[in-house]
Amino acid sequence: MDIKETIKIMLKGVADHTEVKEIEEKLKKVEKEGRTLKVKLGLDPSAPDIHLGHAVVLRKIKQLQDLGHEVIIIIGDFTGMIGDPTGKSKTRKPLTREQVEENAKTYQEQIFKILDKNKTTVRYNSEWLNKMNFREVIDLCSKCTVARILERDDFKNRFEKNQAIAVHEFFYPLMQAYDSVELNADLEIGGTDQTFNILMGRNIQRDYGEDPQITLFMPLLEGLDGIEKMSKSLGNYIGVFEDANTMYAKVMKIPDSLIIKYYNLCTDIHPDEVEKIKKRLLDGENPRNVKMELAEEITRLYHNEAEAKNAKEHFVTAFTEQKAPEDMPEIKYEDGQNIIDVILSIGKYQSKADIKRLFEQGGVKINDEKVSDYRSITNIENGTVLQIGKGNYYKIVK
RNA sequence: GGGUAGGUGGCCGAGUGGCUAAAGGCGGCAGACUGUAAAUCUGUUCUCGUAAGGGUACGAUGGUUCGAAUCCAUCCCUGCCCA
Repeated sequence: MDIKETIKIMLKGVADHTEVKEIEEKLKKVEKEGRTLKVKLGLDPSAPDIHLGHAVVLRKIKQLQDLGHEVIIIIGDFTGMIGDPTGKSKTRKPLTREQVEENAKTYQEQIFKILDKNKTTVRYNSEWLNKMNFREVIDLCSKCTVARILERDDFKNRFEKNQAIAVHEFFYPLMQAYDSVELNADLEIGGTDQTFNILMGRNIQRDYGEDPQITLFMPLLEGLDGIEKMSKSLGNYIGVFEDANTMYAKVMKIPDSLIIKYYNLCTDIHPDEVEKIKKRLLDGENPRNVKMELAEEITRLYHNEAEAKNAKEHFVTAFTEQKAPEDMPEIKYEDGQNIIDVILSIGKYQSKADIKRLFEQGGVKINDEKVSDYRSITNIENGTVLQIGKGNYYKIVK
């Protein structure tokens, strides 16, 4: 494959990267050696639900894979037990062995929703990190100064704010860097939040006599709130495993200002097409329409054409027209059962008090009628439509 | 090791014996308005209970007291200064 073309595809949508000249050299070198790039992606198995934020990097990996390069996924099972301090204002709780293993397993299943399983190698970094003896650890530590580690934003902030940093947290970047040494990686990819860790890989590789990896940094994707990075713990995420209706509705919740960014990072729409869409927005088209197309496109990527169409219809009915859609989740009801218990069984609501509040505040409709006194509900007929909050419809089944 | 300041609900932060399930803010949820969103306004925000009321909860464990987030003791954890 032509090097220029490779670089063009490689750099599409990235936030930052190694100088093009160095990338060129790396590609030439690899070609000369008669092989392809060894692409490394490290994943921290602390959040076993892959969402569109993770998918940004995975999509880029997929593109490289399609160009024929070798992809190695590192499951950070060892590092996961320490907890990446990235973006954290506090020392993270380490995961237990069991949690890490469980998460790692789920992770793998999810990754292959995007990546090509046959062209991907999966490794666990405990493979080598577990075996290191203290001498080797000391050796690794000697390659990096405290000042360098403290350069890192999160450490610096915490240090300046007089917040605790435990020594073991310093090891995280070093361990991630050592992964690159172990693999002799040619390219590491990650979000911009991984800048420090990934660049550390270059330094450490050099110290261990390897040719430093080139780097690609993908922009971070803001979540539904439009401000914070998409993350499971903040609850502002769109999971790739969510059902089509939920996915569609969630995309519709993103702020208008993120529409183009989502087109760029979450879809495979050609940049020229994205430009056209941008123009439509500038020309004053209702962002809702554009967002609906976006929602359909994203839903299609993770489900299929038909499901995406259905999701759209579902959305129009449930939200725009405020009517009960055709396909509602069913909930079982037995005569005499308390409605609160029934709703609690959906699992979406916190507690009974929480549900009672919803009733009291007029958030619950039964057959399109607001019911504020849940005690008045004595008998529920088969097929009754229950609406809780905006757009959440359920069908009562006996 | 010595000194000193701290540890409060998802987060920040007030509270120094009863009026405290704990001010205020953020965030979340619901309602109005909308375009689905934002902005704005209103309500709400530990849990069990129809309610009355109960159960948990202010780092941990004991204690003082009719009564403790608040006082005492011991311990754990964190910041800062000194060594």
